Amino acid sequence: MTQYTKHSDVIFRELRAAILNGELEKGSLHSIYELADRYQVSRTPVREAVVRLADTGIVTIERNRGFRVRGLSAIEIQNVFEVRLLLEVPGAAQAATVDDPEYIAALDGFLAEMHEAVARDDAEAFSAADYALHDRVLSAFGNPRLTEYMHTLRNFTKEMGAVTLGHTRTLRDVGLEHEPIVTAIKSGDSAASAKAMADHLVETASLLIARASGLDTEAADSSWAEPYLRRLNVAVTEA
Amino acid sequence: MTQYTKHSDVIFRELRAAILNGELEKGSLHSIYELADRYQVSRTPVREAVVRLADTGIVTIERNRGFRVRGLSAIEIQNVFEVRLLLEVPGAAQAATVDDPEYIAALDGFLAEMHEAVARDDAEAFSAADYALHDRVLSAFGNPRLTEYMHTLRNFTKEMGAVTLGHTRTLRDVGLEHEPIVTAIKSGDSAASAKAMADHLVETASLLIARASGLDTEAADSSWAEPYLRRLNVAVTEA
DNA sequence: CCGGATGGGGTAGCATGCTACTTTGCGGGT
DNA sequence: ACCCGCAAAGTAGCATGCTACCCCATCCGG
Repeated sequence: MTQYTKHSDVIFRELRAAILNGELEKGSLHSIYELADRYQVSRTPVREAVVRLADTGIVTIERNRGFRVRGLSAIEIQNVFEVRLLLEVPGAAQAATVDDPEYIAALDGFLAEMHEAVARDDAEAFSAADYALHDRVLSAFGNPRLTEYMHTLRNFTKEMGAVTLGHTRTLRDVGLEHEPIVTAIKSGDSAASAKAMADHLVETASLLIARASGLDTEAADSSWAEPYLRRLNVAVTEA
Repeated sequence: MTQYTKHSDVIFRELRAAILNGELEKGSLHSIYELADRYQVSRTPVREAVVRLADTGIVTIERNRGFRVRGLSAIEIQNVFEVRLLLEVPGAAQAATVDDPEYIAALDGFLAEMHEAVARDDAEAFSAADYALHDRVLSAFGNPRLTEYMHTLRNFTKEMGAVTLGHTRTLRDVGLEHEPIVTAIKSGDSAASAKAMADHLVETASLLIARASGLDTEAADSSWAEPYLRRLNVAVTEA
């Protein structure tokens, strides 16, 4: 009857969202009891969710004390994007070697969805299309573990990104950044594809990092990415 | 008093080991009750461990049925090593740019430990040194999230690797494969370092894959790695 | 006035009861 | 003989009791 979702999963997601958007202040200490009350469920599913969050590093459990929200510091956001660079830049290069018309069509489709979302000013739909596009690009490797891990990494910044959008970049700006990636993939130019993906990730990351540091977005710095870009044989763009 | 380890964590590790070394047959279905009885604890910590294992993809939970051991098929082992290539090959290249004497000394130290372990025929110590060496190499990026994720990936094959050692390669063989990596890092040659790491990973993976496929190790095939090596700008070695 | 013991409040972690659901096998109707 | 429904067994998942433990404040001895 009740096609119900597991409480544990719901709480896992809600908790993650609450932490990422700042509702649960970072550095703060909470108890399982407190959240069980907040979400009106028993302690068991809450505990399960917290343990899983601890596995991903977003909270730390302090025995007999509670769990502490670690949040995402600037350096941790940077770390996430560094890993994404290592995975998604080669992924984009690989995507350029695919010449299945359906694959290309799908990429164009997601791009179209992003434009539609921009027209409707629908951040939710935009995010979904953005997500799908990145997922499809990385899927060129045909490695489910890889794409699934990327999902985990993206979830860290998802809520945060949604908040940031309105402040720093318009949907249109972000949408435009995806164009060169798809263009390069379509033309089969692996190097250009890698470069475009790298630029997009570095741009996004730098703004999130600046924001997490409490800096003006004008102060966005991208020098952190240089070692990674070098190892990926991607030209370093001058600021 | 009792500096006790959490039951949940112990079971998490024991369960993972039992699955990876084949004690829990892959594809088999088990219940929380069964394992709670087996490990002489209550269902709660067992369930917690199983949920965490499900998060890493090693088992799948089937509601009101139990959980199914997914084990590691040949293709999944391959997928794990594909991700490791994407992360550790650039890692090795980066390591070659480090010119801190202590860093170099540590690498040499781990190599020495491996040799000692070979002399004592101590597989446990060998594995630990191997682990530490890879960890140290990747730490050149200074990205804790990256190194921690690598730990997760390594744990998938750790038990399996230990079993394989005696069958396919001697400790000495594996130890020797690490020499060129450290040599290249010491000489500051990023390209050679990347190549050596790639060779080592491909060799290890190919043997594990052949074994998981039930093939003779002579039939080990490494063609699966080609797209990845290409994207990493590493020369493809002819078989 | 200061330091160390001590007790109370609060917590994670484990054990266990309980419910809803899924599967399977058996029996009765056709 | 075959199918359909139904009941019984078994399970995940949630709720809740219980214990050992940690932190902190307060109190007592110096």
